Formats: sequence, C-alpha cells, structure tokens
Amino acid sequence: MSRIVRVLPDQPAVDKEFDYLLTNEVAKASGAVPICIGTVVRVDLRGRRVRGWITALDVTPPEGVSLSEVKKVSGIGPPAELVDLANWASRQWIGSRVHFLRTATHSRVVSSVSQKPRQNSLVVATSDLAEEAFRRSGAVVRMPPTSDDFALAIAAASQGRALILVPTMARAQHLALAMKRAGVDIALHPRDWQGSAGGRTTIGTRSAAWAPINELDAVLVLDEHDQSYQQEAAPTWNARDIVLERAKRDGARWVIASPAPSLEALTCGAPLLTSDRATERSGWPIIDLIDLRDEAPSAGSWCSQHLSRTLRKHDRIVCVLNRKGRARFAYCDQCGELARSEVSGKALGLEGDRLVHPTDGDERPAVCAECSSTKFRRVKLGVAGVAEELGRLARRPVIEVSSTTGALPTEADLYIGTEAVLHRVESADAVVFLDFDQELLAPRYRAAEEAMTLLVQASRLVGSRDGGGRILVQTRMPQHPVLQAAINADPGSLARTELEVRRELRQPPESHWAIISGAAADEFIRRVGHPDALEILASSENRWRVRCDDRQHLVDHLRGVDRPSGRLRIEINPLRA
DNA sequence: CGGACAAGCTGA
DNA sequence: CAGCTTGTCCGG
Repeated sequence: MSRIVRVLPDQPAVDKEFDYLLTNEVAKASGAVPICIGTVVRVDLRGRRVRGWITALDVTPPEGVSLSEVKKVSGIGPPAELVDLANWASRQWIGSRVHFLRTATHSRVVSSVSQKPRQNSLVVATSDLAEEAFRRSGAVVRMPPTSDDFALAIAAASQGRALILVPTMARAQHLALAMKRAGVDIALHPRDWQGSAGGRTTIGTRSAAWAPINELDAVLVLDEHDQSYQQEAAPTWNARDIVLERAKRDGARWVIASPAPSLEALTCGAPLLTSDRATERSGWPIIDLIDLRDEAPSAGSWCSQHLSRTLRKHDRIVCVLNRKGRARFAYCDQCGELARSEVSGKALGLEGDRLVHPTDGDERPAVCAECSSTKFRRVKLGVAGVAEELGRLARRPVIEVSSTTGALPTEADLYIGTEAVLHRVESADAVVFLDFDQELLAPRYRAAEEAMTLLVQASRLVGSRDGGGRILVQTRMPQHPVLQAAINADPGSLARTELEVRRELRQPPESHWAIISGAAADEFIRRVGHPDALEILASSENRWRVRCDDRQHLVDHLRGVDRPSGRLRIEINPLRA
C-alpha cells in the first residue's frame, strides 16, 4: 500500500507543489519520523534530487501526470501549523513559501523529538507591570532602557508554552542562562530545535518566530523597536508580526515590550502599559544636549567645550560618529579652494601632508593650487580623522572600534566608532554622539525612530541617572522631537509627533508601500495597471513605489499580478526605502 | 534553480 | 545548414 503526497520542493524559484508516490517501504525506512504535513523528504524534480516538504497527504493528482516516487523521508519538519503560517506569511510579504519553510526547518536532520514537557519549578520574581501585562490577552509594554526584562520573561514562562524573542543571540544566551537558574526549562533556538518541539519555553532571535511550538500559551517580544526583527532583504517579514499572528491563531497571550515601541506596535490596537512617570524617568540617564551653534567655530567644528571637559572628567568614554574612514574632501584654510586632482578634477582627501584620492591612486603634496598655502581643513571628519584629533585633545590613547575589531583591550577607556561601538562596549561612564544631526537628518522615513534606538542603546551602556549615567549629544537641532523625548524620558511624545508626520506624508504604518525593483520591475508595473486604490510612483531606473492605505488590499492586488520572467524584488514596508 | 528545447545568429 | 548562443518554459 502506498499513498500520494503533495510536496513543495526547496527551490524558491519554483515555489510550486508537485504530487509524488510515497511507497510503504520508503515510509517505513524513515524510522521514527512520522509522515505528516511538514515532514522533510527528498524527491526528484526534473532529474535533480531536491529537498522538499510534505504539504498535503492523500491527494488526488491531476489527470495525466505520471508520478515519481518520494526517494527518501529525511526528517521531522515544521509542524503543520507552521506550514500554514508560511502560506499566510508568503501572502503578507509576497514572498515564496520556501523562504519561510526554510526558516521553520532545523538546519540539521531531525529524526526524533522527545515529548516530555518537564515541569517548570519557578522561583517567582515578577514585577507588577509584568504580571499586569500578561493578565491581558495582548499588550504593549513600555519600560525604560535600564529596566530589567527578566520579570517579563518569567511572567511569560509561567503562562505555559512560551516563545520569547530578543534582538541578538548574545542576549538570548544571557536570558536563557538567567531563566535556567530560576528553574525554567529553556530551549535556545535554533540549537535546541527539538526542545522547542517538545514544548519547552523557547528563547531566540528573529528566526525563532518560526520555532516549532504547538499551541503556544504566551508570546513575548523584548526590545521590539530593534530593527533586527525585520528581514532586510525581500521578503521583508517582521518577527513581531509573525508571532502576533501565531498568538492570535493559538489564542496565546502576548506582550510586546520596548523602551520605545515602534509605531507599528503602538497602532496595533492593544493597550499600552507604562510605569508611572517618575519610574520611567529614573530608568533613563541624564542626556546633555550641546548646541553646536553656540560653539566658537575656531574651536574645531566637531568638539564642543563641554566635550573637552567631559574628556578630562570621565574615565570610560564611548564616542559615536556614524561616518566611516576619513572624509574625502578637504579645502584650503587660506582661500577656501577645494582640493582637487590636476589630472581628473576629482576631489581629494587629506592624509597627513598629502592630498590623495581614495581609489584612483591620485596623490600630490598638500599645496593649494590657488594660493600655495599648505594648510588644509577636512570638510567633514570620519571616524579615523576624529580619532586622531580626539587622542591629541584627551592626551590618552583612543581605541577605534568597528564590528570587525577583534577583542577590545581592557586597559583602554576611550573608544570611538560608528554605532557598532555601542554593541561592542558593555559599559561606560559617558557616551558621546559627536554629530547626532547625521542620524536625525538621515534620508530614511524611520530616521527618528532609529535615532531614538541609538539613545536607548547608549542608555544601557551608561545606566540610569541615579548611577550617574550620562549621554552627551552634539547637535544643531536641540528642539528635535527625538532629543526632547529623550531628555524628558518620554518616548510617547516622540511617537505622537512621528505618527502625525507619517500620516501627513502617508508613510508606514499609516500607509503601506511596496517597493518593486529589478530588471522585470517595469513590466510588472505595466501589468499592475492603474487600479483605483493604488498609487504608483516611479522612484528610479527599474524601481517603483506602490502605495496604498490598506495593506491587505495592496498585497492582495500585487499577488494577483502575473509575474513576468526576469529578476523582480518586492519589498513590503522595508526599513529603508 | 537549472535542464530542455526552440528560435535566432554566424560562417563556410 | 550545422553549430553555437540566447531566451523562454517548466518541473509530478
């Protein structure tokens, strides 16, 4: 006796199901692996042996096709519920189901799952806010940056089968350890995929939104504002949206927590819970705004008086400047002439006493072509240039930190880097943003939220105001809502003004965007036509923006369009657009 | 994706 | 018109 199963091959470009014959022999040879929806198999597809997932059992194949046999039952795959969730996600983000099923499948073959849900022996240490949050069916919780997430995690675990998301693997490991010590049986995703399948409380990052847990009781997303929850490349799915859908389907309680919840979270319809003003305020550090417009220009455009004093006063200081390398432009200090190559006419940068082009190899001594002066100024400094001058001013060594820098020297205490430095250094007496306007004015619709995120990260390095935590922000726009919200420890005020702006400019989440790009984009847009509710804007060569106030309408319409051949990328509400 | 097959191009 | 390239189609 054999059965006919429907299989989705693991080929994103195919994204189509085919029927195969599953013989008794092959099914038996799988051992403990049950034949069910989600089971991983190997099949032949046009002469190639590929992996695939069973998506339906005992189907009636279309007339006139000769079935090939399933060649092997490889292992346990995502539960049927997640196969269905992958269908949902592929509609929501117009992506292939394969993409989501890959995320929902363990990287190694899984041949058995032990179903022994161990009893949690909780050492209950939970706060009022955490308990209150999980009394609701769903809630957004705003807690200041230096507050502890542990109580929330414990509250989630005490609901039963819980799924807890954090932005980074390091935090997942840290939280898992703490919870194990408190007596909670934890599965760290994806390493302990089987543990999740066995019903343990699961902690992981974005991909853990697809952890194989059936019948969830609780979902918790920590630091929901973090951008790492959203996939950058298409399909631009967001782990928050995936787990909220899971909670809805399973009837689980859910909590989204963050010091500065995203506008998406704040507008999802759930109640917002916050601590009282005094408590929230005490969980933020002191933030000093330094108005660069008040500084004498001769003092050097990037270093304020206040900063010079800080460099002397504090021990451990982290400086953030979001520009890499050295600035490319230099101008004559005497006559203001821009340094340019005599050969190509391109702008040259200043490297010591020579003017060089970063890539052409063009180089000459730093002598002005107009007035023969040898004194040049950089137009804007990058990390490398500032590090040099910072060291001179502070009279101590400066460590340049990037995401690729190896182990940090422990004896040093003055760091500079792009925002990556905030991830690499664990604590500091002060964090200095040398040019915060760069963040505030970044040409991205989420620039304000992202700037707020940097202040949250910095707050964690320096600690609360009671402990003397301090952040210095050099800016020319101290009235900016981000900075006002931060100094008042009131992220809600930023959310209100931001939401107004998004509504005005019809940006997400008030309206919804699909960015269509790739060689086939023009043809795709031609096929979209001119439906009423969709607004179509050409953005650049082979790049279009389709806008609609109703997200479901947008994705449903675009999914109905016959996809032309050729490269095509569809991004729904991407982070940068 | 990647093989199959068809339609187009080139050179003797 | 063989031999090759380029493009489109489709998989059970």
